[in-house]
Amino acid sequence: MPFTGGGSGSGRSALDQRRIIDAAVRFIDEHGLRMLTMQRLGAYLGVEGMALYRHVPGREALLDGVVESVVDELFGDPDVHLEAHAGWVDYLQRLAHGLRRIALAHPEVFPLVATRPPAAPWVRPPLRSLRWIESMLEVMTDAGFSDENAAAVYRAFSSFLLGYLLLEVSGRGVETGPVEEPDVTPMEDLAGYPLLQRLEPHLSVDVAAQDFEEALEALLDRVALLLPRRRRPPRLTEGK
Amino acid sequence: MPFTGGGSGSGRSALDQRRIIDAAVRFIDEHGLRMLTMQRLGAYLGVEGMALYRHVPGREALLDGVVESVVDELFGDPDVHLEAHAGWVDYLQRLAHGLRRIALAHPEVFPLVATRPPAAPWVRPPLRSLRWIESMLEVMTDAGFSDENAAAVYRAFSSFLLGYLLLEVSGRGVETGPVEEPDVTPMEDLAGYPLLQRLEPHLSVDVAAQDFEEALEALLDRVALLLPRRRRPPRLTEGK
DNA sequence: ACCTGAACACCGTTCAAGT
DNA sequence: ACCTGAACACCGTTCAAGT
Repeated sequence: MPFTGGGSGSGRSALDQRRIIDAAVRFIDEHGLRMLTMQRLGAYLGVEGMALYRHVPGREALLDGVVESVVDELFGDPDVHLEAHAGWVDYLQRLAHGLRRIALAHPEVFPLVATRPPAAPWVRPPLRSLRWIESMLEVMTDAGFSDENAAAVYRAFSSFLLGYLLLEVSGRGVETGPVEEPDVTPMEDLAGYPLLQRLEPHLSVDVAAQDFEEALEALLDRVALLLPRRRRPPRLTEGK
Repeated sequence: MPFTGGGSGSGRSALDQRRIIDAAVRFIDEHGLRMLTMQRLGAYLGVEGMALYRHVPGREALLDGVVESVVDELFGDPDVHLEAHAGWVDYLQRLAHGLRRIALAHPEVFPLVATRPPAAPWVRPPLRSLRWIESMLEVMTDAGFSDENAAAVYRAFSSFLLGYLLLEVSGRGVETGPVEEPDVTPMEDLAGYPLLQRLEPHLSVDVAAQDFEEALEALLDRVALLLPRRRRPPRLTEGK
């Protein structure tokens, strides 16, 4: 029975929605999304699997809860602390770095964030916490961005984070387990791509952190141009 | 039996890998990824489902084939025609527009492109056709970019396309079918987000095409700065 | 050579029954 | 009130059997 052992120190006490979602996040972190099954998650919690349906509408809703929960970690991150920001540039930088930390902390969960169907059908759903979006729109409009530009910034910023972090996170977790992830048989042959071979060291090198800083700064510069008739805000000293 | 009727004019003749992958792409376009099942795909091809295993290693490998096939549509697109490009800027613009057309033509397939596990473990796998990556690296190095910068451009460009197109494509296909997509019960309430409500018209407005042009141009400007000691290439006239 | 029937181990989900 | 056993309809996959 390889999927037991839910909480480190937590009591073996009653199930509820919070505990189930938290367990699902830890389960995915440990075993990967493809291993998450209602019955296995039940076993992980010391319970029989169908018991979960008493607290959660079903598997799809559970996954939505997982995404929401992980994205909402932002609001508990002391290095983010969005309420006490020093201007919109600082706010967006904290947000970006906080979300990057989350993506790196939950690399198996993050692709789920990108691909779940939308919660509110009319809001393009990238980094899906409505709380997160609301907070960002508030800061941007308070900073003087028009409603239209605030929405445009939201789209640009979240598509940047989505693409960048998805790219960075994929290809991690190579050593997830002993023989798990059963090595899908590829249908194509990898030979015959000389430049891929020659540039291999540059493609696999891990310059992700620096790439991220540079791309983020370029985006913020671009956003600043939307602000009506003000000098570009002074460049901040490097965030942590 | 709602999942029959494979090819418009194609003969009902022998199965092979190509025909199966093409059918899978069309099936996903029509019914969505979540409906794709070996047995339903079999029925779609007028065959019994287990028959597919004679030509395809399994479901996972089939999905890899679907991704590869869709991304490789680029090489058949006459508006792309990457072999006859006029410099790297033109090449990247054609590539970007071609990939956007593909994403919009196969909105149900595109998220798969973003989330399949890597083919070659050392190449960060965004827009996964190795043929595509090889071609791009060749153009960039021929244009004078160092190996290191060519790899950096590949990462920046593909993460841009990944994030942007994933965002644009999600939230399409609302009317996929009559009562399909059984309206997952959300666990949270949508009320209490005043700015989301106020900016709703700006968030749902479809300015995607123009956004895309602007973000692409900004990225290309940024890439041009990597090219050693040359003036920025002249701005091209608006691509189609 | 290629497809099918039957079978296996496993899914998500429901619900009457236990405690 | 909360969990379990049994059941249902459906998965992916294998393989001996049909044609």
